[in-house]
Amino acid sequence: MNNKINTKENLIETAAKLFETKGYYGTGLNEILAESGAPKGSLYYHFPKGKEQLALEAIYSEGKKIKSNVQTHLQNIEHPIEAIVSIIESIAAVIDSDEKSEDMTISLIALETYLTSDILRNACLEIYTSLENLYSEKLIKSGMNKENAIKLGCVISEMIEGGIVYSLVKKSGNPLRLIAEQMPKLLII
Amino acid sequence: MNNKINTKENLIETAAKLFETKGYYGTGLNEILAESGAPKGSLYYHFPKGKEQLALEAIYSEGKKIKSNVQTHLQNIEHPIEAIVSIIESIAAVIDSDEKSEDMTISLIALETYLTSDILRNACLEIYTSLENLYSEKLIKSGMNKENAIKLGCVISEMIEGGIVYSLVKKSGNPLRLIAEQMPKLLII
DNA sequence: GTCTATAATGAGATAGAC
DNA sequence: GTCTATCTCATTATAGAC
Repeated sequence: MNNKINTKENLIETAAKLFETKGYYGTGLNEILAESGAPKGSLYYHFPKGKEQLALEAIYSEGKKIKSNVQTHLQNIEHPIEAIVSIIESIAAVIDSDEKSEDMTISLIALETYLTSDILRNACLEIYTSLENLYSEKLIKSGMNKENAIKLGCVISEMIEGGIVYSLVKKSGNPLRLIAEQMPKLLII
Repeated sequence: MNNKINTKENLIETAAKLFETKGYYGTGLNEILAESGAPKGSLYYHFPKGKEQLALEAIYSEGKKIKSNVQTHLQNIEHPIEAIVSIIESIAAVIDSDEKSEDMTISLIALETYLTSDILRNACLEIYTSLENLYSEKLIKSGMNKENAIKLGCVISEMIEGGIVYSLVKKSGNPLRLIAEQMPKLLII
């Protein structure tokens, strides 16, 4: 892989993974340094403003991956319902597997910071909005009227987010699959 | 109010509020002690096992309040869709107000602890399951077949949870209201 | 760009007096 | 049941050498 090529990227990737799974307040900088294998002196060189700055870049990095996954499915599958169902199934499959559940959600860090850091809250908000837009655009392309598509883009994002929370806590992809099952009722064009 | 009547209850209530809004790892025991006004020496007397034990009781306390709010609406409003919409509206209204958004969700602490504490994860899971059951039972009473009702009970809970996350991050009850708007499409009996 | 050392603070937790 | 004092540890962050 592209390991060690870039210390800064390396730190961001590791931080993103840890913040996503263990939380912003639940993850220490030492832990990030240790797990990334990045040189110990380098953190405050690359991120002079400290933890919050690192988290900001980590959130954007996570957001990119999440958006990219959604985008891929929406592009490859023509029918919007099928595409959305396949997105949900791909997330459910990760949760059912033994892998660490990464690149799925920023909700933990969003909930942790929405009251304590406007910088991080806004970063999360931006990602949520992007996701909504991806869904809305797909629906519009499929012939749905704009007003409805915008509303449903938001609703779909919210449902998937709620489904992820339930699936993680229940350690099963099934709560997400129940969400997928309801999509046809919702997306009547 | 019933202030100071019971130090232990007082600690649990304050902890519940802080854990819910600032998170388990984001809230220190000192902060709980200070805000509760409880005697400083009393924490480890009432909760010998420390923070996790306090959190466990705080989660159950929060869960009781959340369930009670849902139950009240479901009992007072006969039509299931109207009842669920009014639950969602009540949450949206709190988020739109200037009050601290309490007694709405345990998702933050659920996401923080699902990997690090099976005790707390199970407590959250229990609350989620109770909420699902409340919705399912209402749907069954309204004539829906059992299988569908069970599935939709879960889906409704998930949707509301996702809606709360979005509404908190966006500092607006509207994402939740979009969820409410879709309920009629979903709950066809 | 990276290293080591360390400051400064706050965390969770414990012991023993009262 | 509560108080005070304290322990230990981890945290974020900084300073200065290389």
